[in-house]
Amino acid sequence: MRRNPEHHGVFFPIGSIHRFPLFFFIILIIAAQIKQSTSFGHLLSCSYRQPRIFAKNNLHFSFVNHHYNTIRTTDNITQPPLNYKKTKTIHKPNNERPRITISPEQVEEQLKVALAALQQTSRGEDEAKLRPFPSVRDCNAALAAFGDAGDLLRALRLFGKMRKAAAYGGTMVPTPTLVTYSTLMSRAIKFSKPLVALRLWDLMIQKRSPGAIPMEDIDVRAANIRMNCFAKLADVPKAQNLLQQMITGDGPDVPRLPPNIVTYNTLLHACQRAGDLDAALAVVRHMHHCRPDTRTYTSLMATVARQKSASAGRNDPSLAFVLLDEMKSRGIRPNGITYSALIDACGRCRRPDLALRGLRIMLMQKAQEAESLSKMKGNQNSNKAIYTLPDEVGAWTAAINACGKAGRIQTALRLFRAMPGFGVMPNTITCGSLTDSLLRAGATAETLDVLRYMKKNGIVPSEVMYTSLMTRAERLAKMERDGKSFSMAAQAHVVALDSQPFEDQPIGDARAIDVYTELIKSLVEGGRRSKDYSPGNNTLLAETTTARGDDVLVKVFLVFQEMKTAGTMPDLACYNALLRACARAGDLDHANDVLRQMLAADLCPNDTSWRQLLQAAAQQKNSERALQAWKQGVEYSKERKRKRPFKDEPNVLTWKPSSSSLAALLSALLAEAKEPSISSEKRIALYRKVVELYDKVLLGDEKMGFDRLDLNDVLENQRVVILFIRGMLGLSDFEDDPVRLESQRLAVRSILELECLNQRDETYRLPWVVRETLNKAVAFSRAKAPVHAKTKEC
DNA sequence: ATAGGGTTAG
Repeated sequence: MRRNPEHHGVFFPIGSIHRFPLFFFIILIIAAQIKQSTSFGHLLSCSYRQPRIFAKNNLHFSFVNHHYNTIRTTDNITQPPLNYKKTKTIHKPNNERPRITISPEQVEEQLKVALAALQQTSRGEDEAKLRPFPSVRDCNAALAAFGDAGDLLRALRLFGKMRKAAAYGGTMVPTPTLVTYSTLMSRAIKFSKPLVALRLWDLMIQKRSPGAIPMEDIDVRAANIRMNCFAKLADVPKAQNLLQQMITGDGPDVPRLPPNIVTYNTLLHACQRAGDLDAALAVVRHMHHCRPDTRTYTSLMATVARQKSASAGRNDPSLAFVLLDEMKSRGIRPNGITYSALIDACGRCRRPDLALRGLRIMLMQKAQEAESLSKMKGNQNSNKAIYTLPDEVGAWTAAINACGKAGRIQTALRLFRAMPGFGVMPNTITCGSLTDSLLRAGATAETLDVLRYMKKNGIVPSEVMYTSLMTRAERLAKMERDGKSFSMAAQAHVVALDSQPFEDQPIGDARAIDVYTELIKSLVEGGRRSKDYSPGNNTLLAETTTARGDDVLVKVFLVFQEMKTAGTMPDLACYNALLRACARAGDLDHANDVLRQMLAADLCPNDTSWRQLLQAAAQQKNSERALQAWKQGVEYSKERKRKRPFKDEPNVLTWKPSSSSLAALLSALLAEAKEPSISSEKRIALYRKVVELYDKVLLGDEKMGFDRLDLNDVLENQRVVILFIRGMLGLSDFEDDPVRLESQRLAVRSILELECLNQRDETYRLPWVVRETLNKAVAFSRAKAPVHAKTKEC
């Protein structure tokens, strides 16, 4: 696709993209960036504990390497072949008559009719009514088609009919085959429903179920699909167990199936999802007969530095660079995704300098390959297209993200503007990552630029971006309230450029993006010129201006509304962002409304969702509704349990409240208790409730769902513990009974001994309020006489 | 042309 040269005026001010000097110029820029960084030398001097994890395998693979097709460049560096495209077995156009294609819908209809007819005849009706069934192949193709379209339910319904038909038996019936199950399971995984895939597996091997597959018929591909389920679930033990079963053949799930490179790569993917580098390295050590490929190394690199704590090398991306060198030396060619994983590992370690180093290495590889390619082609210089690696955009995106999230937004922007000059166009993720970084840094003018770029290039914002916009919108408003205002001059400039009429633009996504533009603009200007929209331009905005102009919540809802209008399905994170906005505003009614919408959309609220409800109540200082929300959360899961059998329930079937959620509940109670307007009876009742909850938490009270709390987690949560202490201290002020007072004293004393209150950390000082509470608590716990006098003394 | 694996934004 050709790009409009006009764009360069806004986004690529450096110049025309096809000129070679630009290429050079960018390299210089990036080189300068890297040189600037003081910590650059660190990597070279640093060697990882296991610098050559493949050492054992190298001996073996030297034979393989011998046959590996390589190109020698002038630099005497071994290069992999440039024609990287998978050599696929090409089916020669056979002489047989072409099969008549039948659409998935037709298959569906034909199967329905044939099944109905079969059911009728089996009840003793006329056999002449029988209709022909579609072939298994056609059914499988239809399943694949529905699955690819994301309509899993439709595919599953079709599959159900196949099973029903199979129950009647007969040769003309499309009985599910291994391919049927494989097709369905792969589609379920593709749409992140690994649990559905696993249930299909159970159905597949269930004896006496119609269309079951005998265990010995299961092949490596099917086993790999099962492995992929565990990968998506980040379940390393189960994945390892499956591998073991495949090797030994004595397990309950699969027959003996020699694992292949796909099996190992999928297992490595499981390790990546779990962030378990040690497990990943162990897998590689046990890959005997399989030569690792690009994907092997890519997964490994993506596992580096995923966990924040634990053993050595965890916060250090150097292993990823070691792996890169190693794969190159073995003639395995890194691609854009490999570099993306490498660069992202640097980003995770907060090392934008190393991320840029990774990008530069990629550019060097690119230049080398381009050169050898042009030499191969000889003097055919007509090819104007810029040479790129496959999937290069991911590497740029990761680099932009690494810089942006580290606060180096100027560098991030420079990379963004430079990429087209390297023949790589930004995508939704590139733009979404960048705008999130920009908004985080308060750079609204630049954000608008990116939004305009997206509009011009037809890049549709994803649900991730909407969530980011909603989340950041609040932060921007907060910054505005705090007086950390943005450069209004810059704003005026951009806004002037952008004020084109809507009328002559196509309706659809392009129009939607204008609203976001206006939205951000209105956020920045919010409060100052609150009712300055011209109603003719946009009815949606005009309607909402009847609300208070500086109402952040309205704006967040507006983004949400716009997202739905644009046809993007909000996901759990979107709803949670919305709930968060409600919580901040203390708008419990809207929060409940959002919750209803979530449930209507068949999304399962998670801990964050429930916590937002609690926090909304806390913000309102409304203990009643906080307790009500808690109970609602605890009881919700019960309804969920017996729902449709083929819906993939999210990871949590029941709400497992986190300690932070408990903190939200407690702070709602204590917030109301502190209200001066309430009666002292009410106050006592509230403090008593907190103390009562403490006991119930310790006992794991089932009615409150406290049995699902992780007690260790609760007692390690400083905030929770402090809140409990506050409740006890509050109650002690009203307590006259010496026996009960003494037991409270005991409780406070035992809490004070908890580790989370006794950390001797020089770098972290407790907030003043916390220290004050602690001082009071210490005084109370030591006091023998009535507390009132003592505390007032202090 | 009916089935398998890698990366990046909230």
